[in-house]
Order: sequence, then C-alpha cells, then structure tokens
Amino acid sequence: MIDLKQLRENPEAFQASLSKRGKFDLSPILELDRQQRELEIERSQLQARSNEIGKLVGQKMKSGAKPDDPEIQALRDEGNQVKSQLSELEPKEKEIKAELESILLTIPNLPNETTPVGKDEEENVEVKRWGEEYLPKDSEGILPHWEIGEKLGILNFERSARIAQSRFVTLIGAGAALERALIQFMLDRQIAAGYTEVLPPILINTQSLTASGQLPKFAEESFKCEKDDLWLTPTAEVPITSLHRDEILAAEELPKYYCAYTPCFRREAGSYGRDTRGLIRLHQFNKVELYMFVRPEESETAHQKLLTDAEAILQALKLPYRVIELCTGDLGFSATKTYDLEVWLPSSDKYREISSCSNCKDFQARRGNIRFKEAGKKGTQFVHTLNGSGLAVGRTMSAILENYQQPDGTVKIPEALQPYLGREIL
RNA sequence: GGAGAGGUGGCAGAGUGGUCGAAUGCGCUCGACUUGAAAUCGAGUGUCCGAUGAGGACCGUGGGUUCGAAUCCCACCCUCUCCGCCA
Repeated sequence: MIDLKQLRENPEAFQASLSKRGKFDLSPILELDRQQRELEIERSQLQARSNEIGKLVGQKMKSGAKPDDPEIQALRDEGNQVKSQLSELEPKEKEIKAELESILLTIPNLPNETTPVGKDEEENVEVKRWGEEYLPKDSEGILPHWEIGEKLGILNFERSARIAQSRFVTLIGAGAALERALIQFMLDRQIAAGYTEVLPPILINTQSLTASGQLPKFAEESFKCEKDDLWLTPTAEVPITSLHRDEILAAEELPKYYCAYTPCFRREAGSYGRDTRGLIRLHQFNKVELYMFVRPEESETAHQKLLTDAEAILQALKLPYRVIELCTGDLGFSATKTYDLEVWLPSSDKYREISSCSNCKDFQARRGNIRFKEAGKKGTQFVHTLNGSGLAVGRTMSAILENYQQPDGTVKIPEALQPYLGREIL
C-alpha cells in the first residue's frame, strides 16, 4: 500500500511516479481522505464531550448524588444527545474509510527512481548474460523438454489431464526423483547462503493474499476453496509475508532471510493457448522461494544479494541465463524494482523466465502491518520486504532436459546435482 | 463430529459497570552500588490517528445495552483440553 500521509503531502510526485506504470487517478483518494479527516475531527470532539459527561456523572454519583438528581438527569440527556449525533457521524466515517481503504488496496507500488521507464515487456532492459560457453553448439535435432521427458518416460501430461486437467504434470521415476533432488539442492544452497528454511501452510486466508498484494485485484489468478476463506498459495511469497504480519520485530532481529519450498497454484486465467505444452506454465508447480525482511536502509543491498543467490543456482547447474530488469510497465503490482532471471531453452531458441527478484520496499509491510522497533527509540518503522525465486523447479527441470540432452536421446545430469540424484545420466 | 475452557500490553497474568490504557511479575532502557559482572535498589518502558499540540481510538472481531463497557447482552472468528475419527 502506498503511504497515504506522503501522498497527501506530495500528490504530484505520486501521480508522476505512478503514471510511469499506467493510468491511475489519485484524486478520489485525496478527496475521500479530506472528507474522512473532517469527519474524524468532528467525531473526536463529540467523543471528548461524551467522555467528559461520563466522568462528571461518575464523580457526582460517587459523592452521593442520586440517579434522579436533576443535575445528573441533565447530563444524561446531553449524553444521549451526543450519542445520537455520533450515531449519525460514525457510519458515514466508516463508510468513507472503507471506500478509501478499498481504493488504496488497488493502487500498485511506486516504481523505484532507477527503474527503467517503459510501457511493456518490450522495453525491459537486459543487464547481463552468463554461461554462453554452455549454450548447446548444435541446434540440429534439439527436442523440446516434453518430448525428451515423455521419451524417457519420466513425465506424463496425458494422464495428468485425466487425473486433474490440462496444465498438470505427473512426474514418474527419475522425473520425480529429479524434481525432489532439485528442491533439496536449491534448499541446501540457500540455507548455506544464510536463509532459514520454512515450510508454511499452502492453504492461506484472504488477509494473507491481501498483505502481499495478490488481492483484491488478482482474485482471478488464484484457486479458492469456497467454503473456507482459504486459497491455494500462488507462491510462497504470500504465506511468508504473513509470517510476521501484524508484528513489531526488534531491530536486532533484522535482517530475516527465509527460504521455502512450496507447491504453487495458479489459474493462469487469460493465458489460454500460451505455453500449452510442457512444464513452463502449469496450474501446479514447485518453487523454492527466497524472502527477506530488512531495514529500509539495507534493502537495495539485500536486493543484490537476492539476485546473486538466485543466480548461484543457475551457475552451479551451468545453465546459461540472462538477467533483465523489468521496466515500469512490466513491473509486478507490489514491486518497486525487479530483476528477472531468464534461462536458455534451446528448443524455443529463447530465454525464459525462471526467477523474479523484487524489492517491494515498505509496500507489503504497510499492507501487512509488519514493523520493527529500535530499542530506546520512539515509534516504529515499516520493514522492507523482498522476494525472489530461487528457483522455479519445473522450469529448472525443463532447462536441464533441454540444455543437457545428448544426441543419443539421453540427458546428462549437471555435476553439482549428481550427488543429489545418485546418477550421472537419464 | 460431541463436550468443556479461554482469547487482556514484548511475554506471563490480575481485573465482573465509573480517573482502567489497564495491578503485579518477567523482560527491556537509563541510573546508583561494584575493579568488572551478577545480585540488589531507584526511575522509565504499548500501538495507532492527529501538528512531536488539544483531543480521540485500541483489552479476539462486529453489533447492542448504558450518561459511562476490558467488565453486561448477541453474533462471529480463533486457540486450548477431553472424547470420537484419522496420517
């Protein structure tokens, strides 16, 4: 959530910043805010009088006055009058507050000053490439990963559609083992890099999705259990954001680095016909997520670490990738600055997103009311939160299958992964 | 699913209608004592709105009763214990 107080003081700057992302009209917010504050002043004055009356009656009763004493009767009458005035004001103020809140929740984060300005993914900026020496030399006979996988009998889509729907996969034998090995490999690396492993609930409530920014705007993207106010998590970012929701952390506890393996569930509404084959776009996939709670002054440095730690997995697996920085038009709702990692998929002759590393600054912290306090200092501050995939497991598997395929139809296992899988070749 | 208990400040835990935003203990901060530390003693210590003012809000959430609600009433949510079931 954007900072209403700052918006009030500096509306032009907010408007200018947001217009880099798209069209947003902030004037209804400012108007509602003005009305709300007016009502609040009026209301709290009435409440002050009401409190005063309450105290006066109490004092007089204590010093022996009878309840039907005219003086007390008069105060009671006034009290009733004040109450009826309040009962008119309160609902009005509540309504305005609720409306204000509901609009605020739909406003995305402000882009960072350093975020490249652009209208869509076409204008993202490539930051670097890595591992070009590992690119497959010969594109002759290169198969897409789903063909490799089905030939090896390690993944099956047809049967998965029978079990569930399209956009699901069943991993079989070495395929299941490879997935499991990748998860373990990624977690081990990230734990070594300083992250604490968590295994959160993957059914999560509406408040959690609101805190991280998936709701209210993107309800269509998540699966919901209608009976229970529970949703299937679209990414571990969501439960981990709420791990410290409504908490005031001690400053010494920061930074907090978490990594989490979870399945992720996405409805992929609006992507009909895109990536219909293979492991790239599924309703259910596995991911190892990195998440940070840091002090504001640390967040830019932390962002670099996050990126480095995600990259380290691709480097260890010797998978060629590039880093791009998202432009303002392609930035996710909660992010102020995002680097995507894109891994090379030779079958489509393209780099494909395998990780997205974002700094959300205080945006999620404000929505989730996640603060920290410095001992001896007055007041609290919002933490900064960052999240990044480290990495998407299914997409990693497809990259391995494609980049490590051999002319004889087998697939080599990256060296670093061999101890985890217990074999060198599929 | 059945029965019961309970949700109060960083934690524990008092508080059943009137200076209660809330006793007490622990923790924490500062100070004294000490060569230093521990122990002890003293002072302080919630959050939010608001202009670092006045004032207001907050004792699970939302309503209600009352001049006045942490305290009474209603609904909901959550947690715990026992039984059943179950991995």
